[in-house]
Amino acid sequence: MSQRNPQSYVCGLDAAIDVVGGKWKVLILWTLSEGRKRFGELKRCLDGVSEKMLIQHLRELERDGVVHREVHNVVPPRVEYSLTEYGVALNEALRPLGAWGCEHKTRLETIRNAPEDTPTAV
Amino acid sequence: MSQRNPQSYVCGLDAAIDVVGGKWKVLILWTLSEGRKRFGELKRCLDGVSEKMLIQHLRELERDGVVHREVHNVVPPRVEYSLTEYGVALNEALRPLGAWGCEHKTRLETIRNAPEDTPTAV
DNA sequence: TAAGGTACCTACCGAAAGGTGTGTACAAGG
DNA sequence: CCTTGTACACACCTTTCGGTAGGTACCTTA
Repeated sequence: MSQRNPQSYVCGLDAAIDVVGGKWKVLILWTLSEGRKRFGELKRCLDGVSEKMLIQHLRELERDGVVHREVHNVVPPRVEYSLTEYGVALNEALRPLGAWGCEHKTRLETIRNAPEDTPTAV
Repeated sequence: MSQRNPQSYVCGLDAAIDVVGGKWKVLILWTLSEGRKRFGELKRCLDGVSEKMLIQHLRELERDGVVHREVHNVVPPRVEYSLTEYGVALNEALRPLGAWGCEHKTRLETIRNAPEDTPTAV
C-alpha cells in the first residue's frame, strides 16, 4: 500500500494502517482469528488470493510480529500460521472498524460501483 | 491503495480499510477531528503531502461520505473541510487501532528501519 | 513410470498509487 | 506593474503493488 517512511509515524494510526494496509492482510488476520491454519488452508479460505501475495503478506505480518509461522519438518511440508498476542490485540483493535464497515458496507458498495459522472440522459 | 472490487466486501473490515487506505487519509481524518479546516491549513498540517494527493484523497473521502466540503463563494477562494457524522463515527472506530499503533509504534519503526539482511560484518 | 500434493521461489508485466511541475482566475498589496 | 496567495486542474514520470507463469525438492499414490 502506501508505505510511508517509517522514521516518522505521526500518531500510531498511520503505523497501524501500515501493518494492515495490504490487499489481503485484514482478511488474513480475520481468518487466522478462527485458529491456526496451514498455508493451503489459508489459500482456500481467501478466495482469489495468489500464492505469491499470500506468502508475501504472511511474511510481512510475521516480520511485524502479529503472525507466527511454525514449520513442522515433515516430508510433505507442513507450515502452520497463527496469531501472536500482538496479532490478537490487533484483531481486537480492528473490531470497531469492522463494525463501522459493516454499517456502511452497502452504502459504500453503492457509491463505488456507481459511475462517478452520473450521466443522467445526455 | 489496494482497491478491491467493491461488489464483494467480505466482512466490513475490508470496506473500512478501503476507505482509510490511502497514504494520507487517516491523517486527514485525524487532523479534521480537531475541527473544520481550509485546504491550505490542511496542507500545512500534513507535512509533506502534495496538493494533488491532498485534493484526491479529500475528494474520495467526500465521495465516501465521511468528509464535508463547503465552498464560500468569495474572491480569494475559501473552501472548508469538516467531518460528517459518518466521519466522526469512523474516527471513533479508529481509536483502538490508533491505540494499538501507539503501543507498537517504536517496535514497528525499529523493525522497518532495520536491514532485512542483517549484514553482521562482511 | 507418471501424476499429484505441499510450501514455497523467481522472473516478468501491467496497473495503480503517488510525486513534480506547471498553469489558472481573481484580487490584494507593494 | 509585478508579486503573492487561494484552491485547485492537468500532464508527465517513477515507484510500488499485485498477478501470472514457471520451476523446485520431496514423497505418495496409481
